[in-house]
Amino acid sequence: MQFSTRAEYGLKAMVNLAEAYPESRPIQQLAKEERISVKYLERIFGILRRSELVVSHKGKSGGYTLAQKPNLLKVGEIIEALEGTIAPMGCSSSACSQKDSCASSKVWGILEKQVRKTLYGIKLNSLLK
Amino acid sequence: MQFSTRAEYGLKAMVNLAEAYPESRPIQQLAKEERISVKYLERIFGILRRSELVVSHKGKSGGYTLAQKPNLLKVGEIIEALEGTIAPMGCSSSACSQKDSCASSKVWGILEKQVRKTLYGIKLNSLLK
DNA sequence: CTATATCATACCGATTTAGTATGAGTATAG
DNA sequence: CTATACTCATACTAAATCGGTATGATATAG
Repeated sequence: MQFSTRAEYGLKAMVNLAEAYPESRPIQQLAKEERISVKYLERIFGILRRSELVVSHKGKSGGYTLAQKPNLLKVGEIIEALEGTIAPMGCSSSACSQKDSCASSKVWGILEKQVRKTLYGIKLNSLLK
Repeated sequence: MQFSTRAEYGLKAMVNLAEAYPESRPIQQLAKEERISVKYLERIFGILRRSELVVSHKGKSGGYTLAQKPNLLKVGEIIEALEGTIAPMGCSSSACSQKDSCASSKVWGILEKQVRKTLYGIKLNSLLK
């Protein structure tokens, strides 16, 4: 079970933005400070923006700002937006025809619930230095 | 965050073996009952055997048996063997140079601990029908 | 107007997934 | 003893995903 670096980079950058809150920061700066490819981080922030976790400001002296206060933003929201889902197996959340008869789907169900509980229990401000 | 079907198939087959315990069952039968490709399941059982979760019996009327009683076998062992690791990010368990300064690694650490606790808390016999 | 930003899209090489193909080795039923 | 039923190793494949790059359009502060 592995999250991709998308989640790692995105979370790092979000923590960085939380430190700047309510100021905004451009991708350039975030990428430099967190040692991430600028272009890749641009795409990651496309996802975060469309998920309304972040607000963009175009043009000179533009950049990104957290859409909410750091103490309201849950890490689970960020991870879920970046990874697409938190479910450890496709069958655990979506409609699986054998759901009832399948013993292992019980495991994925329990696990997803736990992971979700854990990640939604962590607020962004608790990660500040 | 997704486990592969390797984990799903392996777990299903292990539950099936738990039902047969202490009898053994050939791959053919397991694959048919769980609707999994025979050849693919063969390879999955190679992993399980090398991890000593399962014992093989060669030749005619051979097959696989659980290496331990179903109430001693933890789901976490099975998943970890099949997935290679339970860590949600490479940096959470292995040596990461920025481990202390990295805010997000804190999240992966907490999460891995939770997932491990959850999966090792489930015994195979609790999944029997 | 111009420099600095976001933002969309398409491309790339590498790796992983899920599965197949081939065939060797092994033990047992009959 | 032999045919058969099984394990088991290795190599291959198509498709998807990953991490990243390239190109260029669009918006805006100053």
